[in-house]
Amino acid sequence: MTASPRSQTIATQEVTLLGRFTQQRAMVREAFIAADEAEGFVSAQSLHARLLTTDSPVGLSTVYRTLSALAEAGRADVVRYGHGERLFRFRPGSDHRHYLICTECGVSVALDSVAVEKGAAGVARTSEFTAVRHTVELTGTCPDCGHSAGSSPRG
Amino acid sequence: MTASPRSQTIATQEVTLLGRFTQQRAMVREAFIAADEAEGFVSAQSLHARLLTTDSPVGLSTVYRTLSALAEAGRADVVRYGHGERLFRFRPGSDHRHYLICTECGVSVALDSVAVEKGAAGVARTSEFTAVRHTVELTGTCPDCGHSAGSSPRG
DNA sequence: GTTTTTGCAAAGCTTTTGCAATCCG
DNA sequence: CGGATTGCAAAAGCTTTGCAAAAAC
Repeated sequence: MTASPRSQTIATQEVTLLGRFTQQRAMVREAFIAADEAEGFVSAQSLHARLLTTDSPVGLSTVYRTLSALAEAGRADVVRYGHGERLFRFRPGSDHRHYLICTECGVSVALDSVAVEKGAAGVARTSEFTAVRHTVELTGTCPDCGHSAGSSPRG
Repeated sequence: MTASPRSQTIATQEVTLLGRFTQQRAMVREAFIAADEAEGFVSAQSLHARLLTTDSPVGLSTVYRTLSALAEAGRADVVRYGHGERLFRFRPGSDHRHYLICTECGVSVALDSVAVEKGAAGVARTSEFTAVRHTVELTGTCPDCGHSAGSSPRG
């Protein structure tokens, strides 16, 4: 979980987009990607808690600011969960913008989003709205939780 | 804005679904429908403020509880706005579940949602998720605000 | 008369902000 | 060094809850 020199170099490419390169942002980014691979979406709070267990704790404000900056820069997808909580997920490329989230265990599946995109585009055309941004929040029960309804809740 | 005997009778049909019929729920429902026709989505707070101007003020908690109950009963659509704020809109029938909201003035347009529904259905089939519920939040700039970018912000 | 509902106030939650100390370049 | 960034703590925002009083059935 510690930032190796190599990952720092890689991180510079992306983190610098947000401003200066700092150790904290590198840590947040690394934990963010690790969380992405492990469980998909994470909240700023849980990411902060995760970072507290490392040897380089990062402040909660910094986590919030970094995640928001990443989202604004298009490097993270955001989704709402529960009452006002925001969940973030790292976005490697420029694709993948919609997810399907299991209500039971919280696992998230990235969608090709072609159908969704088409729907939104059609909506924009019909309604004459411009600059249409869409946030599609799909929730359901994943195959595992659906077959045997006794799964571990999301972390 | 006062509940007439007639509207009380009508209201009973729906409000009773939430439990007992009370004057407060009738007031909330009436103001809710009035707001729906006037400006589309409303927040619990603004609805409460609106009710305070009448001769029958209703507590904020009651507004929240009534709106949540209506949403749970399927008589209201919910959408997120800004950071954690929930906006409600009365749903007369069982259709209309998606809206396009203008970022500038807050006006909302109900969508036929056919394309969106199809997209979600396809998503559910492909991913093998079950009980897929989707909340599509589409925002953009409405024709009026798009043509002349000087419109009154939402109330 | 019993049960639900109301309403006020306080707590809850996540997120944002202010400002001095710190770190990057 | 100069300016951006951090972090703590406090504030902000909307929403929920506890409990006595009131209302509905």
